[in-house]
This record gives sequence, C-alpha cells and structure tokens, in this order.
Amino acid sequence: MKIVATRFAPSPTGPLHIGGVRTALFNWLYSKNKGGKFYLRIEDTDKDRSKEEFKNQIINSLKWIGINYEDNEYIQSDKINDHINVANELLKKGLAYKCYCSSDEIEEQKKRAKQKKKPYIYNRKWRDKEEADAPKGIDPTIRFKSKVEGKTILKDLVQGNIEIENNTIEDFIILRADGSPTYNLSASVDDHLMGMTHIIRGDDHKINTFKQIQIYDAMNWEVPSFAHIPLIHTIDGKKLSKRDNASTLDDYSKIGIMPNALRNYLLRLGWSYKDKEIFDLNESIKYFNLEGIGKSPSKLDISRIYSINEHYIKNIDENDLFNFLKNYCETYKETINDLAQKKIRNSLHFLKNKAKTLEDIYKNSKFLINDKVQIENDDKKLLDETAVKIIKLFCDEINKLSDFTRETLEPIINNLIKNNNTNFKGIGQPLRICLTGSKFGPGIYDILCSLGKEEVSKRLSQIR
RNA sequence: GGUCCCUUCGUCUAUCGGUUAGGACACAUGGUUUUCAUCCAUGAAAGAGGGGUUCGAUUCCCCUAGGGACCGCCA
Repeated sequence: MKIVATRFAPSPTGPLHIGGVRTALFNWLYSKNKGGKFYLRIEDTDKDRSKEEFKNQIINSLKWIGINYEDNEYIQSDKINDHINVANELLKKGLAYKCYCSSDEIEEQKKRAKQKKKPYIYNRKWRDKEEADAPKGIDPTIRFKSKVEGKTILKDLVQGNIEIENNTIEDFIILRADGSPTYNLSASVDDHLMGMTHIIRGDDHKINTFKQIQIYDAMNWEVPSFAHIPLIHTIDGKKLSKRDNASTLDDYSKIGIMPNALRNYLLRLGWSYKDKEIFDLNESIKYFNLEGIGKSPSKLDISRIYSINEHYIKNIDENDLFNFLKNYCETYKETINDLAQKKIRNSLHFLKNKAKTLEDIYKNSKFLINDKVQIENDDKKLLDETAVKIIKLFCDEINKLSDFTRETLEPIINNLIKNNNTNFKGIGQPLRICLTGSKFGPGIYDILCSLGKEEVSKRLSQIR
C-alpha cells in the first residue's frame, strides 16, 4: 500500500485567502489521518504575476494556523526543465504537436465564437498538418492531442462519478510559444514526480482534471485519486474574492481570532462529523475523512467564527490563552511589560469570561495597565452629584478596610445601596466608569479586587 | 451560449426509504449575575416546485426553476 501523499499548490499571485487555507487544511488533515505526507508547492510559473511577498504571506498563513509541511516548500519554477522534457517526450511519441496559430488568430476565433454565442474550442488546425506547411516567423506552441472520441469518467471522491464527452476537451497548450510550460503540464508532472496519491482541491479545477488525466495516461503514469471540494462563498452568495474584507487570515488574526478557533471553523465549513462542532487538533486528525465533505458551496459566517473563538477563549488552557494574547498584543496593539503581563495573567480567569476575541480581552484588561482613566463625555453625565457622593462614601469605607476582598466589600456596597435609596446599578456603574473608563467590562468585584485597595482609592480620589 | 456540478431552518449541517426532520450559530422572550458582552431556560425557524418508483419518500429516478464553477499562450 502506497503511503498517502497530498499537497497544497497555491500560486503566489495574490494573498492566500480563507478558501485556500481550507483546501490546505483538508489536504493536511487527510494526510495526517492516513499517516501520510503533506507538501506545499508554490506554483510560480507565471513569472509576471508571481511575487515574493505573496509567497511569504502563504507560508506565514499556513504557519499561523498550524499547518506544517514536509521539507521546504517546493518551488515549481525550479523544476521547469522536467516539465519541458515531458512535453518533448509527448511530442516525440506523437501525443502532442506544434501549433503555429498566432495569438491574434486564436483571439479572432474566440471573438467570433462569442459573437455567435458558440462555445470556443480550438479547432485542432495543426493537429494533423505537416510541419513543412508552417509559416515563417511564428514560434509554435505545443498542444496536447486530446481524445476526440468517447467519454471519460472521473471518479471523484467527493462529487461521485462525473462523465464528460472527450471532444469537449480541446487540444490544450502545454508549452507556450516562449517554451515555458503551462499549468496543466507542470501540475501533472510535479504531482507525479512528488508521488501524490490524492489531489484534494477546489471545485474550480474539475475541468482541468480531465486534461491532467490524459497527460498521466499518455505518459503511462499511475493516476492519483481526485477530490474536488465545493468553493466558499461570501454571505451574499458570491464567489469569495481577494477584495472581500475578511478573506485573508490576517483579517481574522488582527481582530483577535485565534488560529485554533479558525482552524476549527474552517474544518466544519463544508465538512461534518455527526453533530460534533468542536474538534481539537487531535480530534480533527482522528475524524477527518473525505466522506464528510458536502457537495454544495458554503457561505462564510462571521458570527460563527466569533462564537467558536469565544468557545476556545473560555475553554483552552489559560497559559495557552495567555500566550495567544501576548502574541496578539505584540503584533497588533502594544508590547506589554512584565508587570502588566503579570497583572493580566492573574486576572485572565475573569477577563476571558466576557470576551469573544483576543481584542476583547485586551480591551477589558486595559484598566489594569493604564492608571490614567479616560472618561468619555457621554459617560461623565452618569457621574452626577449623587454618584459622586456615593463614591466619596465608598472611599471612606474602604479606607477602614484591612482586608480588601469580595467578602469585605460586599457589605459595604449593600449598605450604600440601602442608605442612599439606590440599586446596584446606581453605584456599580459610576464605580466602573471611574475605575475603568468604560460602561462595559468585568464584574465590579473582579475590578475592585484585581486593582487592590491602594489603586482603587487612588483612582477614585481623582474624581471627588 | 456550451460543458459540468449543486439545492434540508437566515447560516453551517445531521438524516445513509419509515424520525414529532436533530444539533450548532444567529435571532426572540424570560431568568440568574442586584451593572454588562458571561451563564441558564424557553421559543420561532427548513426538505425549491412538479411528476414518477414504492405499502411508505427529505432520502432513488426524471423534468422545471434557482444558484455555482469552468470555457486563458493564469494557476
């Protein structure tokens, strides 16, 4: 039994978006589940559009979400000679031929086909022509001799059997006029040379599969298994594009979504295992299979991402959470000094309770690090005469306290409520605003106790 | 226009011919937390339409409608 090998093969012509990440994830998970190997191949044969920065973005994205690959990334352009050799071999075998049509000639045909509302397919003009008839001054392209009769059935592991008439597949170009290989050639050769057993990729590659299978057959190579996964759509049903905000991993990372949460979300988008929603890493690998992949495209739902993130914030190990948070702050907010780190770490058990994102935790923790409390004008209205009076009384009471805990504070606050004919809101809200500058946040007792007596009276004294 | 694919609550999905069609998110209401973005409970919410096959169809087949992908000397 051959060892399972999968790959993710993006082109570095734009930032990797979340759909690509999911494809990578499925490939990775599948190989891990089978005890196989997973590779990253950068398909950079389009020299004009390929950019180093995109390559790096792809690598960093996979790293961030925890998808690791064998060896170094495989750079397709390094292997260009292998692709060209295969093209020449096909030429020699008579399974490919030189086409002397100029680009203009082809363009003209396409235009005409469009006008007539007919599908364009290359007319195989040079398929059986003598090379002696070749016009001077035109560099030929090399085209693959596609089958013109019969049908081909693709046994897709996700979509089932897909049958297509061979004559709808044109004699596609495998070598451009400048001698460089095209995608279908390069991808097939590389997949073969790298020993791929399973090609898991987006639905948009389905038609290519019929071309690639023909290359495998022509070269007498073993054809790998294919699985085409449905694409991801935006919430309004459109194809996910790079212009959509929230399409790259960075868009999620910067709002404080954690990699493990996003990985969990992506896993469940278009894949399911019974009613299970939460999959830690080991479970993901253990349960992943191709049978669980759905056939229809799925829509991205940000509220779902928040919800899973929230679940992870509340349930993962607190030290891990703290590391994620530290990392997040350093990358997107501010580097937190040792003292502040300590304060946050000690308060994480309650800070995490009302947070959907790392950004929420960061915001909720700000009162711990900044002793200068900024109060919005709108909120100042809440600090009316009575409120200030109650705060003053509160200060007087806590000054008598030697023990500053919830147990000692609760009676004080309860008494203030009773004596001043108010409710918890009447004292809780002004206190919260004076101590944190915000109307939202952790519970009052959590705020008081985490700040400590000194700091509380210091902050409150600035008000009265 | 051609080829191919898809269609269960708003969203992600379960169901592998017999279920009061289940779960999760979101939403609504109520309750805790005497604030809140937590937590708990409850509720509303779906088989695109039409034909078959069958004792019985969400499930199998066909048609229609809707949606999508591809149709590059891009990948």
